[in-house]
Amino acid sequence: MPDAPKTIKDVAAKAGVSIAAVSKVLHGSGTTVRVGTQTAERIQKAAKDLNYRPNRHARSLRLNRSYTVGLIFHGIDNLSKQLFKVHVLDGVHDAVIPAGYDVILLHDLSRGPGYSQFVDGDRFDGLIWARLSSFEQFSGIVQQVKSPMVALSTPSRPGLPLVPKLCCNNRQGMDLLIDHLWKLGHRQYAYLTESYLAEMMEPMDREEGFCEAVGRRGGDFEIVRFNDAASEVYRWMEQGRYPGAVIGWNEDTAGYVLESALKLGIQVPNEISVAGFDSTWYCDTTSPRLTSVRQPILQMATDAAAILLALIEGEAAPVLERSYPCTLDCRESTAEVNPRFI
Amino acid sequence: MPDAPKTIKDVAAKAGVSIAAVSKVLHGSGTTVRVGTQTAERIQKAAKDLNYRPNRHARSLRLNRSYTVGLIFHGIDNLSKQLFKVHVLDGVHDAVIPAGYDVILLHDLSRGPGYSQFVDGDRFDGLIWARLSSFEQFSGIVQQVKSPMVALSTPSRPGLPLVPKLCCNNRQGMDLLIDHLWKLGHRQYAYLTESYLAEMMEPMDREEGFCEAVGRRGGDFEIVRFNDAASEVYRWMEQGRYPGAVIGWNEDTAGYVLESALKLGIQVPNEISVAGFDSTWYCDTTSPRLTSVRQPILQMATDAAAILLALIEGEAAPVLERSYPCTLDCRESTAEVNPRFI
DNA sequence: CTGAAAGCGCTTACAG
DNA sequence: CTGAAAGCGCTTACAG
Repeated sequence: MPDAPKTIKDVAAKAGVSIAAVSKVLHGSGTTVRVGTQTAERIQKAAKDLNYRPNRHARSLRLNRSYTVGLIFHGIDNLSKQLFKVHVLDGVHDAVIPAGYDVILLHDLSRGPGYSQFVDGDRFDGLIWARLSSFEQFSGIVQQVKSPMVALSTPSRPGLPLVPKLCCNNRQGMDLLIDHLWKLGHRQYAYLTESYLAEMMEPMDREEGFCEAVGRRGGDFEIVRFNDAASEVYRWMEQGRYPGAVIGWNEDTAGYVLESALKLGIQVPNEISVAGFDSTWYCDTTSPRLTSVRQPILQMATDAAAILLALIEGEAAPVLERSYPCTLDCRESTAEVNPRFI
Repeated sequence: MPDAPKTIKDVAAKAGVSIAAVSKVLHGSGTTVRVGTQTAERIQKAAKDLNYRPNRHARSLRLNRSYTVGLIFHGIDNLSKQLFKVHVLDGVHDAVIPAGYDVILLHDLSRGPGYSQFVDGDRFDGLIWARLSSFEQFSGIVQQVKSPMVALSTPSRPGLPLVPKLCCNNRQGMDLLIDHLWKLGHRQYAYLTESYLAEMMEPMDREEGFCEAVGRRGGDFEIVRFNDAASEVYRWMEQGRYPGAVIGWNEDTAGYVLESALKLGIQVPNEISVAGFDSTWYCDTTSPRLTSVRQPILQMATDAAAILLALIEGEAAPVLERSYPCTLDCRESTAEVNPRFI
């Protein structure tokens, strides 16, 4: 720990000017303080010589800006097992770091002690809220949060607060998948989901999309809702009441099906077809490789961050809602229906 | 955006006391301001009624604390493909969030414009630096950085700065692996690494550990150094000059070998054995499942964070260096040597 | 073109 | 037991 950090005073002293001039030259935007070219140069040099960097907290206090963006998920424990979230983090980082902002990852404590920590105006200049839960939660948040926010992976719905919303087109994605399976002859489907998702808007859309896509074609389907898919899928598979096509609400859930099938000696895709949603690289590592609907996660995250930045800078929201088409990555876990399921 | 944020003044006014009293009651630690019980209660109540939360920047400026911890890796692009780093992030989060600190992920720009952003005393209360590069870099950083730091995944070496260092025992881990392979009859080994790792201390240890473990037993080995393993491993495999046992410096690199083998029709583990290092869940998703040395990543990260927190709080460093034993996860990618390699 | 001064919201010796 | 005041390092009207 060499010397005390340099302050604006040190620079002013060294350059023989007032601290106002220094401030103006180094960051000034307004037209309030005018400085001559030579003076400016002298100040620049002094700052450089002293290796001066302005105190972050002082600026923040004065300007009421934190240069920090919050990224909020429902859960952030065990991120390593949730590639979707890590991808979002990657995308947000990409967009936000070059602009000089930090990003802080937060847990969505909505069911807990309230939103206080997000609401604090001084902590974040803006918030990216991923996968908003209920209608009520959304409205509650918007009412309380003081800084700009954008909702990621949150579908648009009539009556929702006027916050920018970005979401992949879950219905279209599901339709793509069902179309694929239907052509392979599948008429019986199961959709595996978890109970905590019941009121989240994107998972709801996805589930409804599934029901519609199968229903419209005249197929049979059931919704299987687990409290903890990781530990319960195996037992469900073991009971043997699965249909010929099993779809996980996301790729992780579909992964549990694959693992269980392997343990139980159920052949995928010969006996049953399995598919998921998201299509990160995880789907390339399963055996068999997992067929999955793909959403453009990285793009969505980057866009969300860019929009948030614009809002922070005071621009009007460029878009209020954006829907991203999904594509289908056909891998190895889906095939023609086994005759036994017809 | 309802009303302006409440300040300490509002609370003082409502409670009919001075702001000094409020400050003391809400956060005061020293014995400087004494407050009566009833006054204290009145202040507490006022603060609660107003839903007061102190301004973060003002406190930070005054106390010269940021309540933020920096986590620095060599690269943070594409985190989703680097589970090791995500695990570290998970561990640091676990330890640091409950203590009221934020964590910010940073790119190690050591080869770039200097450490200025880390050096700024006001930005972080402490730094966790993962996988420090060269000896020189380490010393340079320590000289400049003003806040406490701990070095993660950095082995201890004579002459290194007196910063707490946590590292898995790479040599012991490698020995475990080679022992396993040796017993399976393997006498010829390749170690795949990347050139940017050449001066990082942990990768160096790991590589040396490999050389020693094989050398001591009298085996043959070669070091294969890629610029970009992701794109170059396949070609190397294609040339067919691989030995019977191929070890990646980490699990990702070993994963490339597995993928390449699959494409080239090389049977693992019948024709060659493949192994890696780290042993995250990734190793359970490859086919065949990847044998790997395991390091207790989460524990190490949690410990690093706890030590850093202690340093920040002004305690003396509880340990200066800690070495964590590795274990071996034998999965499916290693087997008896193919006679052709004898 | 330039500087003196107020103030962002807090904490902490200091004086009563 | 309590409060007035200084000051953390900045920025920005305001006056010259």
